[in-house]
Amino acid sequence: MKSLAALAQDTRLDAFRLLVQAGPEGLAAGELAARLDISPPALSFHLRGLAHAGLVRAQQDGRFIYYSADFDAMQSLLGFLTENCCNGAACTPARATGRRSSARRTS
Amino acid sequence: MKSLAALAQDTRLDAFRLLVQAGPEGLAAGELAARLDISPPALSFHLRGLAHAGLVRAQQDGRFIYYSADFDAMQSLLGFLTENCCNGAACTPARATGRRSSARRTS
DNA sequence: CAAGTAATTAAATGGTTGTTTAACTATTGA
DNA sequence: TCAATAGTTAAACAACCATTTAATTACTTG
Repeated sequence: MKSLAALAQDTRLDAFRLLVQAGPEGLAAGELAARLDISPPALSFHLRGLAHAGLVRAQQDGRFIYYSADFDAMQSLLGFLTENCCNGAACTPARATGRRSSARRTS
Repeated sequence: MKSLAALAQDTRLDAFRLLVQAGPEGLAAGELAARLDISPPALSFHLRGLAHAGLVRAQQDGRFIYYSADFDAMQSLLGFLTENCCNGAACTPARATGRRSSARRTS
């Protein structure tokens, strides 16, 4: 799951959250950099990561480049986590199997 | 969100998934290492990361140490992602604001 | 076309992460 | 108590990641 790794970094997570808030219109790179208070190259670096993970899309408008969140990708990440890390919808512990051998030490 | 970073690594994600499958009983470290096919020190390293993120708990039983997934922590991670990266429950794009200035170039 | 703006790419660098090998601690059982 | 087993901790090292500065591309407007 590439998208998981992409979001596991403060700057990228913050950037993505701003894009989510911005909706389908997205935000120009410069605007994002300003809001995140990071340099343009640093932002480019992180946006590249997000784009590579399929979490954001870029659309050029004149000399601006608008980035927007890909909600489908996010939803599929959420789906993956729910299924694989939560035993399905409700994040329930799997049924107990009743194993466990010897002298239990309740330290 | 420490747990996000903790899961953003293949070995740790795999380990966590095995623990989720194992349910509340958990798995002994050695068993985990065997299933993941990694060395004990490598596993220790990653379990330490997961534990530090609150995603797993350890319980000693004789000379075995059983690790189990913390489902509450996972659920709260899921909650965070849903709220912050998806505009709430349904992962819907935010309402369009109808901005956008000049000559649209539909390249 | 020249100057200016928006953004990316390139190169260098410091910091973090993951893996390995070796040494260590703790528990069990002969 | 000694040997064996389960696991962690420590130290060394390679690989990767994020930030910076400088250079470059692309678009717009005078």
